[in-house]
Amino acid sequence: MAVFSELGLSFQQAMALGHLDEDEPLPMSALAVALQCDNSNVTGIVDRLEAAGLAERRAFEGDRRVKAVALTPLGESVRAQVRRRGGTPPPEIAALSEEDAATLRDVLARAVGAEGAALDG
Amino acid sequence: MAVFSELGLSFQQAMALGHLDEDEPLPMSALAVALQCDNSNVTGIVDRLEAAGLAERRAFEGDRRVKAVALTPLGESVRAQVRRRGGTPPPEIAALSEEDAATLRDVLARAVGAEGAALDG
DNA sequence: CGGAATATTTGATTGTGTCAAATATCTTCT
DNA sequence: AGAAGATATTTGACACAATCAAATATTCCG
Repeated sequence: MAVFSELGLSFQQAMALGHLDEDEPLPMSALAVALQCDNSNVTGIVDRLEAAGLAERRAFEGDRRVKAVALTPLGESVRAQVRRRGGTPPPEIAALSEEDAATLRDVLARAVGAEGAALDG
Repeated sequence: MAVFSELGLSFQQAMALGHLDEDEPLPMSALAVALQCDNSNVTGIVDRLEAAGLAERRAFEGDRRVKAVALTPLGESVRAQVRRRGGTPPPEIAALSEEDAATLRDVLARAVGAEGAALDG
């Protein structure tokens, strides 16, 4: 999480970034579902991403009520950094033997499935 | 975490409660260390616990600069509830087989040691 | 005594959470 | 078509917690 703030991002902003893309605008409400938070919350998060020049609101074809969010080129590059640097697990976990790590992945995969792939998508 | 809010507590308030006691007042700064947050932050957290009648500031013998926090009887009883109900793991974890659960405990114990005992203290 | 260190509080600012209400647009029904 | 209801987003008010700098009170050292 300290990794994110080095990039000037809050945790939620980094999570949002992880769900966004330059070419596939995502509706605000879809982002709210992804982030598991209130719609009115996404408004603020996207406001800040937009103010930072990382994302932009676009019109959504077919329904003028919805606004879709897409990354700017700058946003894409920051997202790449987040993925690169944010992929480092905390030291306690990183210190596990490869065998323990495999076991942990295994058990957690059984518990929560493939949902941990949010930032890898 | 929803468990806490049923009891009218925020996450940090519940954590603080877990480190406090009726008979052993804990200095504010010690609580800050335990919660891994800034001293000035503890002020607010304890303010709210105090406003809720769960804790109280006491003088600290031997150093009039420090204020120590102790639970009220009400605070003790709420802490007991937190421990009882907060002990329930999220459903994904609870659904693991006893074997998987044991493996998970094992690997995590190797990773983070006995630090998870904060609420059990 | 005087000055440095320490414990706590205060104040300003930020980000996020909740909830209710406002607005704009879509859909459906008659 | 027109009215009624559903849906998407925003706004506003409020609460909580995080950071940081500055203020205050007390202790400790020389």
